[in-house]
Amino acid sequence: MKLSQGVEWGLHCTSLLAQAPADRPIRRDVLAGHYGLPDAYLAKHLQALTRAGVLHALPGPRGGYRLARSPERITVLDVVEAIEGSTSAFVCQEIRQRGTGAVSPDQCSNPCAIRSVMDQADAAWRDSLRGVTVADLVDRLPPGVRERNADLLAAAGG
Amino acid sequence: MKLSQGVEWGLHCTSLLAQAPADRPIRRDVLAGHYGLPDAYLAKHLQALTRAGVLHALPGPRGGYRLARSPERITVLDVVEAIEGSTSAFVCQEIRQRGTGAVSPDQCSNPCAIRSVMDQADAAWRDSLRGVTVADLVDRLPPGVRERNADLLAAAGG
DNA sequence: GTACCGGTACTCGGATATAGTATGTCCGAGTATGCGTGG
DNA sequence: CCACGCATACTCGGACATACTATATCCGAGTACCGGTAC
Repeated sequence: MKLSQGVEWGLHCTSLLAQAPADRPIRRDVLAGHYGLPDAYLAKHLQALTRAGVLHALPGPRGGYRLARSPERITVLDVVEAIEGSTSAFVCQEIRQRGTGAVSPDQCSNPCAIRSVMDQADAAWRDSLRGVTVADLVDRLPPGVRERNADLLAAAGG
Repeated sequence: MKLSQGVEWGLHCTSLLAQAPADRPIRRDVLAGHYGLPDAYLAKHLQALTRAGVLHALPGPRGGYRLARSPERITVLDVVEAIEGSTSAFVCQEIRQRGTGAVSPDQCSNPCAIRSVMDQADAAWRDSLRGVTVADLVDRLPPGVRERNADLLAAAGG
């Protein structure tokens, strides 16, 4: 049930990348150092974000990561699903069709009520995350932080 | 991120208990047999439900499990939280206060935007589950199933 | 002076160990029953 | 005949192995840059 910590890492790194000039890739070790994270492991999650089309990775000198599109068009859900996967948290194993109380398959054309309820809750969760963008996250930063981050990124990229 | 399969087991067993006479405890092996589950492991989850006050366990001969209160007063969320725990799926590790980009603690009196968003989504998920009761689940069973279950439970208890 | 070419240093990407949690199983603690016994 | 006490069988509860996934790390593939060289 617990979400991977990579979700938090991914959201922070994505919103940090949104605070850098769009044409300036940020190296992975800069991102890791900014938040005190192990960059070798951070690589795995950034890689997932890249595969999902949220980030764009640029190899070689002057390489690094940048957002694949504008922060207004990246939702929190995009980041979460890139790292955690888009499959529902609840997986129905159809135990109603097993054991002595097994229900005949032709009575199971509709998904069972339990599955429906869990799927509906899952949809509510995803809808909530879909309603917030990375740009919103940046807007909600305490005053002064955005400017300081821009300076730090510029210094690191120097 | 994936929910334990025990959630499905717990919900099915709880709704099945709601279909039995309230004064008739159902043995664990009957529940396990009804759904084809390993009763030794099912014990663990039923135990969690008992500790959470959803079920009531009765030891000794003629013992078993029964609902601790009427099905109308048991929400799906009660069952889920009993098994999965009531802690939020997202745990904020406050990485914004670590690394070279560390934000000063006095600027962190408010929870960070990321945490707020995740907590809000979690609340939406829980609200959705809180809105459905075990009685609702029983009502949504296919026609005939409820009667058949009652018969099976009566035969097993006999 | 300019264009081409090769070496080099730097970046990310995937394959590889380790730890923590979910899964699965077992035996012991506790209780109502049923029988035997005494009044 | 009735009440009491005890042995018994049956139930759940918590301690003990195992499997899988999340965590953490390393080295190799690929790319842009920079200098040297030929024209």
